[in-house]
Amino acid sequence: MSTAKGARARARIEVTAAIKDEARRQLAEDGAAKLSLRAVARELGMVSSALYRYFPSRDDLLTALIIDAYDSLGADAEAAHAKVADAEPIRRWTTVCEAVREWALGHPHEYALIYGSPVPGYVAPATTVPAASRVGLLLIGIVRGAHQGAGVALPPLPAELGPEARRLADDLAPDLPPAVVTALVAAWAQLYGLVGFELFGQFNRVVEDREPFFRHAVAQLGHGVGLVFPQDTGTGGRGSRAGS
Amino acid sequence: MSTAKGARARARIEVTAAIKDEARRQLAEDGAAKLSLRAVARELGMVSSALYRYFPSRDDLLTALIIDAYDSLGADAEAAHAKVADAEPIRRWTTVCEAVREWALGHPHEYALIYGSPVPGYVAPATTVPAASRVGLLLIGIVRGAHQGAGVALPPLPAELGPEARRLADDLAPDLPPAVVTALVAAWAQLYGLVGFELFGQFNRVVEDREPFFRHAVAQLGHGVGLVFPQDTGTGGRGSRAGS
DNA sequence: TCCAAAGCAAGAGCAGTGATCTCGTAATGG
DNA sequence: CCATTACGAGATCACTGCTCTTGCTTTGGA
Repeated sequence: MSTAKGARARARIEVTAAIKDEARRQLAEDGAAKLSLRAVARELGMVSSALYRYFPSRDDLLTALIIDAYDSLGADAEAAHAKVADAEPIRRWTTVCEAVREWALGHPHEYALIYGSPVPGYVAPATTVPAASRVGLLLIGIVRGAHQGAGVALPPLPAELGPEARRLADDLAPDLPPAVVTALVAAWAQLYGLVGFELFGQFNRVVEDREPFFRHAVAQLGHGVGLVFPQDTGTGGRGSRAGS
Repeated sequence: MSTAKGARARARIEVTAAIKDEARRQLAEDGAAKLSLRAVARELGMVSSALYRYFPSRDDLLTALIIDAYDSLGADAEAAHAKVADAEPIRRWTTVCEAVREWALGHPHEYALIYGSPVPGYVAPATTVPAASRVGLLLIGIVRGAHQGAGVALPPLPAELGPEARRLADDLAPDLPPAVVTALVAAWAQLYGLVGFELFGQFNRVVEDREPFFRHAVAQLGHGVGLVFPQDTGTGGRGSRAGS
């Protein structure tokens, strides 16, 4: 009674949290497709219709879980990055990439929820954008730090890509060269290609020892955005591509 | 009389095809999650239970659609490649990549079926492997052709990746250097990262002019596996060896 | 030619789903 | 103190995948 907001309001957020917890539990067990409002309600000792007082539809419950998943991934990535915040940019880059992979391996169904096939007819509301951006912002920050002083030259962009590259740079990191921002966006997508292929079974019976494979692949990705290993800096370029 | 197999067998394959066609139609409209056996049967003027004579379960119908999708994608990619079979390897590489993207944009739900989140509890039977491998084999062939004569040097692999790289090379292309095969597998996954991000909406409000962006990204991917432009047109050579 | 065996569609039925509506009860706050 | 509001229960609707039984039709061997 003495609580300012009243028992009702408190019960509401408690029940809301309980619903999300149970839904997340079922999600981790059977995946999003088998998430059942009735099963959640049953497990919580309520009747299915009562759930609609908290989430207007199954899709709204999914949206809540999506935001939580993005935030969980973002928090993990940020925490991993914080531990190596003073290291070389390439080290920070690979650390964040590996954190993404580890979170994905630990939360496969939640990963599928946010980076897998979208539910047909479902469009992610704008509410998800901030949470969804956290990893991307982290990567941008790393690359920005690396290019702060000595910029590493990237191959020139084809002319047809010029306008789009400038638009990307304007939107995401006006202080970085368009070629770098373009490479960064591509690397961002490619990172999730690597993670997704491993998680969704495309690497089964193909790649066995996945950790070093992933580590090397994301290091190459880092090179593609201009990050270099400290010992690699000999010639000022990255160690060689098409080799001569 | 003339029909050796009898009317019954013929009717069976006809009905089977009709079911798959209608299922594919519904797939393209509402996505895999909303594919309903009853709706397919209704549309075909039969009763739902009759469908089980042709596909023992909904998942088996999905499996059939998955194999068809892999084959459709593979056929498109192979056809696109055949048109430039005599061109430079890098040109063939980007052509195949663009064919993959175009097929995906044209068949978003089928793409989601084969490269999106797997259906929980559903494991793709080994039957899908040959169809699923077609694009990969195409890419391997292109890289093999490019390395036939003059091998292009890639950066050395880290020691920890050595065994896995050798295993990959043994399994996929024993005639290619392990570093190349490793880069190829990574590029393969990364290609689908690019396509998936565009298709699943991750590029919305980020990348606007996606075709040149994609073209450039897969060209870079090609460089990563050792393919080079004969001589760069227009804006002058890629600055790779320049690097300064 | 005949007839048992097999293939097949229909229909009823089961257990489950998301969603909606009504109705009595309990907390809330002016 | 009492009208308003929030809430949970229950019934109900239109669906879903799937199973089983019941007849009809085609098939292929004797």
